[in-house]
Amino acid sequence: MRRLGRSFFAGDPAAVARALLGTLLVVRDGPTKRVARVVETEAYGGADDPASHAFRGPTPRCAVMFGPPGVLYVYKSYGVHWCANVVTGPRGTASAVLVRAAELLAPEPGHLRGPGRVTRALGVTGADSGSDCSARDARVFFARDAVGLAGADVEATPRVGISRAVERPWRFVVCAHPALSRRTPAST
DNA sequence: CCAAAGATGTTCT
DNA sequence: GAACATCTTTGGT
Repeated sequence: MRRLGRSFFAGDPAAVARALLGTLLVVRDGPTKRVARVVETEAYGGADDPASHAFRGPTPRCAVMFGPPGVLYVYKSYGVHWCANVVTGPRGTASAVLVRAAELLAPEPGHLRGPGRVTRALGVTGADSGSDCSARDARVFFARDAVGLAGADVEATPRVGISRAVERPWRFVVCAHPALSRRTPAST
């Protein structure tokens, strides 16, 4: 199992979102470790993406998105749910990848269907926003193992839960995975 | 099983 | 004051 370094996150958000599928999201919590395999992600841009928090420039909330890649951006959605992103692209440009769904491996198996459930099960909160996933002592980090996608297919679909730039295929899923937050409509 | 709507409070205009 | 990168419950089929 090898941890992902900063260079992994330096590309454009769609490429990173695609590459994150099958990786492990790990949270160290003292002696215990929580691990989940990422099965659904979404890419968000900056000034070019009307659906992004960063579309209208930096604000106190989304300023992290303009910083260096590999840093967590955690925000509260609808006043209730924490949503975990990792910043992508070079410093100065805004972009990030949202982890929408994952398969929980430890401390016990489960399906984390939706971004709010991912953060709740792993214990990620706003306190983690701004922390560097690629740092040696990171509490939250990504890692690669031998299983990865296990040969599964990947599909790009429109993003979920947004009202602008709806048509961009910037949501990436592991096909037919039971932990997906939504079923993909059959296209015949 | 699927669709609709309420809860909830932070963020930005 | 309106919008919101969501989740749960309720009610209908």
